[in-house]
Amino acid sequence: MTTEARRGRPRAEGADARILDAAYEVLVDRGYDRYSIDEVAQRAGVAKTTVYRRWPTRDHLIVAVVAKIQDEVPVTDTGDIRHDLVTYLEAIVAGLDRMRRVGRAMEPGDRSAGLVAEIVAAAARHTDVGGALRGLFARRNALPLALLASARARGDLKPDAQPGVIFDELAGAIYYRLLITGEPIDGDYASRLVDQVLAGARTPHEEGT
Amino acid sequence: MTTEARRGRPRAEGADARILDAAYEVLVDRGYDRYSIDEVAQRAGVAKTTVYRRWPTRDHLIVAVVAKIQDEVPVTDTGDIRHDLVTYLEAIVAGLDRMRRVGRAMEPGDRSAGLVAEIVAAAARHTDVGGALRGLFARRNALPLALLASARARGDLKPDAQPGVIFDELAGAIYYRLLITGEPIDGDYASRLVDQVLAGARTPHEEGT
DNA sequence: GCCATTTCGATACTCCCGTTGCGTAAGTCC
DNA sequence: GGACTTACGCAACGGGAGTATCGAAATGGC
Repeated sequence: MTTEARRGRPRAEGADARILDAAYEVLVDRGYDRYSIDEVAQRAGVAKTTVYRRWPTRDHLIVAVVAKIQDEVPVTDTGDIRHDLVTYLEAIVAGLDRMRRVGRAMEPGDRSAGLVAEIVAAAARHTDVGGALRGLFARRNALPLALLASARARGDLKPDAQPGVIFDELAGAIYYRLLITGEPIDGDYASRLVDQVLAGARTPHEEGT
Repeated sequence: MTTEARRGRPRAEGADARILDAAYEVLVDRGYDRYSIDEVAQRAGVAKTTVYRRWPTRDHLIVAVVAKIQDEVPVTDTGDIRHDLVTYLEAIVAGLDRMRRVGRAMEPGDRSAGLVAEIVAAAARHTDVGGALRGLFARRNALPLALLASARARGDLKPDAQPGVIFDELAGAIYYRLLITGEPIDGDYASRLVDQVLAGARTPHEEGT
C-alpha cells in the first residue's frame, strides 16, 4: 500500500533514515534543549523544508527517534508471578534510566527525568503524538497484563484481582518517582513494589469488608 | 529577613503580583504554547526585562503561577483508612483534571495531560524548578503518609506494610494513567486502587513466602 | 515529447525566547 | 549634597521554530 506508484517526484531515497540518524546524533551531542532542526537538516545533508515535509514539528521527529531506539522489554513466563513481575519492572527501570540520560551529562545526584519528561510533554501537546504513544504502550503492556491474567487463571492470584489496576500501580509507582517526586529508584524498589501489591496492606483478620 | 533595607532602587511595588496575574490570564486565554512573555509584560504594564529579572525563564514563571493557584488537598483522618485514602485520591484526581484543562478547549474524548505534562517537563529541564516541585510534593504527601503510618500503628495495616511504597502505588497509578497511557480515570478508579492495595493480589493460602 | 504532479534545495520571513546595552529613576550610605 | 547601587523602560540583537515562495528536478499519464 505504501508502494503504490504515486504521481510526482518520488521522495529522496534514504532521506528519512539519514534524517532520523542525524536527529539521534544531534540529540545525543547537544541534548534536547539545544537540539535544532537546522542542525539536523545540515547533518543529514538535506534542506530544512525536507525535514518538515516528513515531521511537522520538532517534537514529532524526537518521538520518532525515541520510538526507533526503544528496545523491546522482554517478558518471561516462568510460572512464578512474583519473579516475572520483578524482572519486567527492572527492565522498565533500566530502560527509563537510559532514556532520561540521553544527551545530558548527569551529575551523581541529578534527579531530572530528562528526555522521558520531554516525550510526555510532546504527547500532551500533539494529539497525534499522544495517540501513537498510547498505542505503543497498549501493545507493550499487553504481555505483562496477560501474565497477570494467566496467574489469576491458574489460581496464584485472587479471583477478584484486577490485572489492569495492579499493573497501573506497579508501573505507575516507577513513573511517579521518576517524573514527580524524583525519589531515587534503588535496586530493590521493584521487588518491594511487587511484594506490597501481592501481599496487600490490610491485616488478614480484617479482610472481608 | 526579606524586609532588610537593601541598597539601590527598590523593586517596583506590586510588580510581582501584577506579572503573576497577567501570566495567569495569558495562560488561560492563549494556552501554554501561545503563552508569551512579551504579552505577559505588556498586560502587566511592565518591560520584558522586568519580568526576566524576577523569573529567569518562561517555565519558572509558569510554575510560579501554577504553584500559586494550587489549592491544598485536604486530608481527613476518620480512622477508616480506606475511606480516607479514597477521599484523598479523588481530590488529587479532581485537581489534576482541572489543571490539565487550563488554557485548552478540550474535546470530550481528549486525553491530553495538558498543563500537567508541561509542568513535569519544566521540572525536568531546570534543576531549581525540579527541586522546588519535589519539595512541594514532599510537604503535600507528608499527610497521607502519616495517615498510613498511624493506621499501621493502630493495627489496621500489617506491621510490614510500607507507607512509602503504598502511596507511590496509589498516586503513581493516577499519574500513570494521566501522563502515560491516557486511559480514562473514571469515578470509582480511586476506590478500586485502594481496595486492590489493601486487599493484596496473592491468594491467602500462599502468603508467607 | 509534453503536461500535471510532487519533491527538492534555497532563501526570506514572522514570531518568540532570552540577552545585552544604555540612559534614567529611586533609593542607601557618608 | 554627592557617590554608589540597584531597578526601571526601551531598543536592539542572535538564535531557533515553523511558514511561504521560488525555480529546478524527477516521476507518471497520455
